[in-house]
Amino acid sequence: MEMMNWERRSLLNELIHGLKAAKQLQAILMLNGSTTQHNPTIELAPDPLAHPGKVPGSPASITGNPRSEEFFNVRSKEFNLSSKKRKMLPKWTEQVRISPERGLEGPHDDIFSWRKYGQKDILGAKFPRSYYRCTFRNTQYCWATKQVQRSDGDPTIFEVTYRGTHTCSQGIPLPEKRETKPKHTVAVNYQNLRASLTVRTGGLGSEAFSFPVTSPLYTYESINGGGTFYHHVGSSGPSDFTGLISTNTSTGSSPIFDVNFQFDPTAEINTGFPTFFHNSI
DNA sequence: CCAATTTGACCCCA
DNA sequence: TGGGGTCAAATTGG
Repeated sequence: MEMMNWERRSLLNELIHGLKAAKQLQAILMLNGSTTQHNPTIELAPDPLAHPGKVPGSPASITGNPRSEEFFNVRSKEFNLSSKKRKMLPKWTEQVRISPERGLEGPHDDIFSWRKYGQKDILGAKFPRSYYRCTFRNTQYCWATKQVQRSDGDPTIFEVTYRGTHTCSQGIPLPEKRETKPKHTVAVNYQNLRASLTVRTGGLGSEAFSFPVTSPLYTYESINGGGTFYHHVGSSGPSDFTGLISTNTSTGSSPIFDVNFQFDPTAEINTGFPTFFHNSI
């Protein structure tokens, strides 16, 4: 019940992230090709599709961005993102309440697989903090990490802080090749609650849909079960993006959403949200 | 045998 | 300088 609200709110938050990322991506794509210099706050993560199980040092990805190479110095210790860059990675926290049914240490199941790489006692905290990284860091150069801290006040609550978004496929089937043949395909995996978003941007000529502006932040409305429209309204001015969200049933109960975005490419882009993209064939 | 976890060392930066 | 984040060798688990 309240769980529902929480999930919905988390989902909405995630959508906001996704929408921003998609918007940013759109802007990048529009600058595509004759790129002079994109916004320095934008950090593109390596495209795992461009290097499937490949070794670093391979030629620039199909994004054509030669700077991508700097992410592939895997042999040496340079394979870290510099701390500066790491700091720019998106970071967010969610509270996860332990589920009585699953029992003790099981509240941290994302749909993503993580590998624990450290545990630290934190001053003033009753419980140690544990550190996880994406299982596919070395195979797909996915830099997503999370840390889990059990709350002092309420031991049934775990504070999960995520850093970076997944650029790996995590076994989630990437967008299929042909259907509506979008100009560009965006794959964005978000690790909020149990949701993973597969984002597909349509071509520039895709049909637009619009909504009445009511909520100061965002509104949503369900549409005949086929999906839910989400509409984000900027604090100033008209809507800067809208999206159609539908649950993807192809993977059974797996919570995957198809999101079709429609956004105003002229809107400001400053999320610094790393993602990856590739041109569809 | 391989992959995940544990755990002390190491390292960076406020 | 030390607190917090990460590394990596040793260990555990499947």
